[in-house]
Amino acid sequence: MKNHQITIIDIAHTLNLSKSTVSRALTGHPNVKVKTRERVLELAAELDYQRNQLAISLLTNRTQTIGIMVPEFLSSFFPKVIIGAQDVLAKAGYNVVICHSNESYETEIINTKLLLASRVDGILVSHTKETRNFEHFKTVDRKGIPVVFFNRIVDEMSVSKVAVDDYEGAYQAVEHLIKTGKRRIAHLSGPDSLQNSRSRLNGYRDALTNHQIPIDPALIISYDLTLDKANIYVNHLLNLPQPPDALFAINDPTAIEALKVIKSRGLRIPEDIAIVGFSDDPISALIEPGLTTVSQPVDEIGREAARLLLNQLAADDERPEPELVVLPTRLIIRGSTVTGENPTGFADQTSLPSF
Amino acid sequence: MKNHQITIIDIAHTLNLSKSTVSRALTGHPNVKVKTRERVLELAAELDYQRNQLAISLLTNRTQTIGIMVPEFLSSFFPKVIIGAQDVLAKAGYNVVICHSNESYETEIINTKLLLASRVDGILVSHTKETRNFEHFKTVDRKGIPVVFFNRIVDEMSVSKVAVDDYEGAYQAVEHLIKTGKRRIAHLSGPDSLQNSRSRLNGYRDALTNHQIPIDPALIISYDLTLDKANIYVNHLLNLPQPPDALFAINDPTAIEALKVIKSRGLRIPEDIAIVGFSDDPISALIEPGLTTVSQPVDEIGREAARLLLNQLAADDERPEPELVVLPTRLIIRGSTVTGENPTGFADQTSLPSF
DNA sequence: CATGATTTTGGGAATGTTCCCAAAAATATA
DNA sequence: TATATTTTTGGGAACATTCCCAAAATCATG
Repeated sequence: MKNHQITIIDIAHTLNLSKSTVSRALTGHPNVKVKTRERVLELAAELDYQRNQLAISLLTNRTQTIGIMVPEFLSSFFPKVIIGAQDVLAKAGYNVVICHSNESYETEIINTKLLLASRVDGILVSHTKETRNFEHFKTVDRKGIPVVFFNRIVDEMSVSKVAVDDYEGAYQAVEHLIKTGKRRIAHLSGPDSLQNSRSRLNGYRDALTNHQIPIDPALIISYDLTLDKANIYVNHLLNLPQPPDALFAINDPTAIEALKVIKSRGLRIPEDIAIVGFSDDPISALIEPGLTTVSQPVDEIGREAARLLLNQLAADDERPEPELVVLPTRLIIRGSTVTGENPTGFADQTSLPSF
Repeated sequence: MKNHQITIIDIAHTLNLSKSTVSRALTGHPNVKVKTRERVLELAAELDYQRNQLAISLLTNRTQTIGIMVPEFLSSFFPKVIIGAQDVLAKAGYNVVICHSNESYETEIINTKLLLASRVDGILVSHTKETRNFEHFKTVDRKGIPVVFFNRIVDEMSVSKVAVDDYEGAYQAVEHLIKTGKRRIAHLSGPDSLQNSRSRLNGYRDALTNHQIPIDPALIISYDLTLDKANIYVNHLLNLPQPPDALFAINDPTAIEALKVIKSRGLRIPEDIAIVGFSDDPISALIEPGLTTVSQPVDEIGREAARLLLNQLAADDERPEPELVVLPTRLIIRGSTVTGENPTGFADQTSLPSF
């Protein structure tokens, strides 16, 4: 008696109807007498009846729920992606369950099983930096539940993916530094396990090579994206016998950490050392100097990933062809690489041409 | 046939057992022959069996899932709260579904129904700025599903709540401005619908009154928290015949927007006009000058809210007494109110005494 | 080798809903 | 009024699982 939720049968009993009729009335089935439907709807509203989605999902084997798993939650990137995806999915009648793996491989596996147990209809994933074995995602795929990767994508799985043109973004960033006269350009790279980290490194390399600048391995540091380590590595770079005159960082938080270190050592930005980040975090336009960065269409990444997932769900045939979407990046030039006009990022910088 | 998930019955058939025995083996019931249990577990692992949580939830009427609804997602505040809550809830064996109402009353109602339909065991809420009617939450409460409010709390409902001491935080912030010699202190306040907005306004008022500074209604502007409007109101304040010499903003994004406007008009901060925010957003330590702000224990708000919810869920008796937790705030002094040492926020400022 | 005790297994109900098919009621037609 | 047709309603099965109770199998004891 206590804590009993109103069911279709409760309504049926009080109205002297069968559960079938009540069900029909509530779902809008045509074969119900108008008067009956009214009585049912009225009582349902009065009792605050809420259909039990669990029972329906059990019956139909579809939960109308999508799981989104992200490795972290504190930078603005993933929340924005989630908002974009959620918007598209909600319009298609899907709910969203958000998991965060906290950059932990173990947690990622647990979350995957959880999503599987709660029978989500599909999963959007950006995997952790620790993930090198993708067996848990392959299991999901094998069960016929579509998986779409975004941002951090996986070469070895044949599923839909959304990425930005990391290579091109990095290439343009480094080329920009070269054109401002920099020659010893360091790269604070991400872990080798991340595909986008590798692509950005390749873009960095090729930009240098194509401009006849030798690659100095001492200037390339790959790290695990924890900011305290970034601090250490930046200091290390600055202490080199031949310190760099520019730094291309894997992402904006890293670049901002570098900027703090460099300022605290009394070096001038960009004269002594220029900095470029990646992602155009909102914070990057507010700090001083404004951070030059490679912006990516964050919201659109989420929307596109959701669309690809819906494509997989909508398809009638067994297993539709996976799609790969690569979105463009755009270099945003601010005071951390160029002096003069707009040294702070405070004024909005919508479309400065890369010179 | 296609897309069929492995069930307990599939396992039972292949092993010539009954579903009961398989169920017992999988759930760790003692009355199963060791050999049998081994056979079952082996086959389950081989087939990637995942228990169907839907069926269990339907049976037990408990989903082990908590819904968290927040009004927005882009500032760092709510993601941090969610992480805190999720940590506590996960350790207690609960899953988390995150909804964001996007500051829309309509969306909030839809989300509430959705959470009800998916039979969450409890709900953590920070309501939208539009919400003035709480009937949808009262319905949840009436159904015996515990609701806990955090950050934006509701006086008219007798449920557990977590807040910070908004009054005291605001009082200290304004008192700090007065002690630095400011006299015309403006307040860019939030909408009257939010309890914390009202408390901060009261703190502001009382601080002025207790220091024999008359309250000038022209210096108090209540707005809807959309940043473009903040821009307009700050300009309005600066254009007054007697412009303010300090500004206390309802939150850090508002304060930062104000800071941008003030800097772009060539005024000096804090000499011409000092600024104080609320929340200590990570960005506030990075901008120039660093933003003086009232910090709140964001992570702890989430953890505490989760704990209060677990208290409600754990209780055996009908309806345990609701609890109210008020967490302390702390004034963080940076360059936007004080010149001299540490004018930028770049160095970490852990415990500067308020003088 | 019976008999009783214990361990192990199987069968059915229950959870809340939808859908199909049949039954009943209402309506139309002769 | 009787029959045919349509509209409306009711009764089950199905979904995957757990739990209770009974049945079967195993074991121990005299």
